[in-house]
Amino acid sequence: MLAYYDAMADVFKALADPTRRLILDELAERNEQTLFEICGRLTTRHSLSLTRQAISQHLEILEEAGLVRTRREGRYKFHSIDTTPLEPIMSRWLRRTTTKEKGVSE
Amino acid sequence: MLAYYDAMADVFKALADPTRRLILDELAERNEQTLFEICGRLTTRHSLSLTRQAISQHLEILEEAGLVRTRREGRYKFHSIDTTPLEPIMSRWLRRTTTKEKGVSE
DNA sequence: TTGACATGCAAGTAAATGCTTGCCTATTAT
DNA sequence: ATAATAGGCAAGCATTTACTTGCATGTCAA
Repeated sequence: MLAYYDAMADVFKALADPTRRLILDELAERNEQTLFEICGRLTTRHSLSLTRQAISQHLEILEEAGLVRTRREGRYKFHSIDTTPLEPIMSRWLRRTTTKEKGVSE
Repeated sequence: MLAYYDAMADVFKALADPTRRLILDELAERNEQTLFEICGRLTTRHSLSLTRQAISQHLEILEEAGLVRTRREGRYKFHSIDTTPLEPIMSRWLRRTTTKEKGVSE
């Protein structure tokens, strides 16, 4: 049905879910967290009761979108936020026409 | 299940759909378009074949998110883009900790 | 090696989402 | 008044999405 390609599709889809935005909030505050750490902090600090697998799936989506980077170390996997995919969002819809006509009427 | 409130939820949901992002692209290029004009341009310029109602529903979602503003004039309703709800997106996840530790390893 | 811990894989389910179809209202032109 | 135009409302359907449950893999300590 869609005959075009949108490079930012994964990023927008990843940001669409409130739990994933919460995860990004957590990582923005402290990077290098494991899956269990993230689960714990979401539960205790945000009263969010989700299974480990649910969080794991969210992290996978965030990682595919490039918003989360991971580093493996033994049996641990550390997650960190990467905000670079967010940068093109703003510039995409910044006015290409004159600023003068920004107001809707007149 | 979600015990918190996210003020930007509507904006992110609105941006999650590729057709709605295309509509914003169109309005960023030319404001003050009617529903029929938007339908026409999506069809001719983007090979997107959706019904008028589908586009109308997308515009409603965009308007509720504050990303589109409308002005009624007789039987016409003109749509324009409003990028102000996008601004908090960037600042939300900008590092609150030191910039030094942005790299994942070391 | 055995058990505990951290994570991964996959099928199933309930709810949300995008889209269509059909009908209705309001404004303008003839 | 009548018809055409621009838009609105709402039910129905198919796909997607988030989440759970159950089991499997890999790493580390005793």
